Amino acid sequence: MKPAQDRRVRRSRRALRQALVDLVLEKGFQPITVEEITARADVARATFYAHYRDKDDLLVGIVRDLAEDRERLLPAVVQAQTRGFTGLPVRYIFEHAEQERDVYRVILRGEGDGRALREFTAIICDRVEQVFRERAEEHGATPRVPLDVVARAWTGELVGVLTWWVEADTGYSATEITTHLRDLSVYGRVWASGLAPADVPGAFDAPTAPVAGGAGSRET
Amino acid sequence: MKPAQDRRVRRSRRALRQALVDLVLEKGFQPITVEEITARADVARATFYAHYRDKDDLLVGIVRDLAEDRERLLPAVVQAQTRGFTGLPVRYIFEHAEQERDVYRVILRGEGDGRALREFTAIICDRVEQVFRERAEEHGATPRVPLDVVARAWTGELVGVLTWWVEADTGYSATEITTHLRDLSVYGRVWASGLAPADVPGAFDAPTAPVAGGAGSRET
DNA sequence: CACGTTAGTGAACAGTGAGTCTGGAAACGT
DNA sequence: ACGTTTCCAGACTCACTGTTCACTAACGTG
Repeated sequence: MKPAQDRRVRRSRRALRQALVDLVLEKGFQPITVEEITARADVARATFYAHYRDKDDLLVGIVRDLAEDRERLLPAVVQAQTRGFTGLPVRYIFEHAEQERDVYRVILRGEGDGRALREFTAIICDRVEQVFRERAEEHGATPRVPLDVVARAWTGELVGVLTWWVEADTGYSATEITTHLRDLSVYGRVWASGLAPADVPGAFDAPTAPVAGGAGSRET
Repeated sequence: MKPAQDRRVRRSRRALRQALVDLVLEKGFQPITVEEITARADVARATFYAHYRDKDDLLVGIVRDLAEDRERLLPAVVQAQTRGFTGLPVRYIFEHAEQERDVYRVILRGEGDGRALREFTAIICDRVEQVFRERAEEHGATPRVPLDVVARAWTGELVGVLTWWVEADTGYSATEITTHLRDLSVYGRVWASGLAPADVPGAFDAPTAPVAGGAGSRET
């Protein structure tokens, strides 16, 4: 399903996808009918079924398109920038989300049956964990918190902030948000909120020992 | 809609909610019909519409029930435990999720039209931000990262990890997960993964500048 | 425990959207 | 200019939705 040489096919699919994105932003995914989509796309209803099984199938197609687009442009960006504080080009993701804001909104809202969002999250989480492992190995570091937990946490943070950022008018630029996330990553939430560890109940203990029972505690 | 004195009402609603949860875990939300729900609940179809507008309405009802339940039991827990490292009884949330695992799964999967999950997230996020503000004020601290960003990030982290935890068999207990999240909060992700700040591109600047001046902007 | 009230029942109803199928017209790549 | 592929318009079945109604059963209360 990649070449799609015929111009008519390209036209029809593009129109249908755009129509769905528009409609979702207008009224949410669920109440949309196939007929509405085809009407908006100016395409016969029978044509829809020639390309997609149903609404959800169309949505999944959109997610894949987006991921493809992101991956396609990525190598060039990675050349130009450093790989970033977690090894993922975080700022690039925010910039991409800025460009394709409508599509990101549709996905991050969890429209449809939720598959789209789950797939999106999974793509990010897998890469994050992989990068954390590589980097830990590279520096011979012993994780103090299991890396699967770290990866999930960081993915949740990224997706959560991204969702909020594309949805609300936060007033922060992509660069600002990225900087904040970097600070949170490196220095922790307590520092970020302006407190000292001693201000926080439960934080009196020295940092817990490394998971695998390695080196002792470090300065905070 | 809170007292529901009549026993018949309680019975019907409980049966319907339980039926929906079961069915969602079996086959996902979308393909479920109202008739299936009522059949499973052993209730007439007309009765369903006497209580709920549609499937989604029923799902939202479940979310509210859950939040109510959580809040109801909370005060007792707060007496017994410290308020936790972010002011929210994080461990209690994980314990509650352990008890009500099925319901948490249904919600966190983002089933339905997504309202359920959005509402769940919103409830948490509001409280988190409120707590952060209170605590900052209490200690006269100046946030180094805007508190709305911190709140979103922490909520995303919590919800992300919670989702993973109730879904997969992670092998971590509620207490362990809570400890890890505390460490991440207090000491940051870089420390948690066993690295030193100097190992991480973009983390060379000392963390000094408060929000107003913008933290040192560095490439990511 | 008998009362009036309220909820549940089962069946029927019209309406809507899903998904499939047709033959003929139009656009395509070569 | 040609054979092939896609698009179109409409018709059709079917399943599910959401509402209604008269009847019956269960309820809380005094």
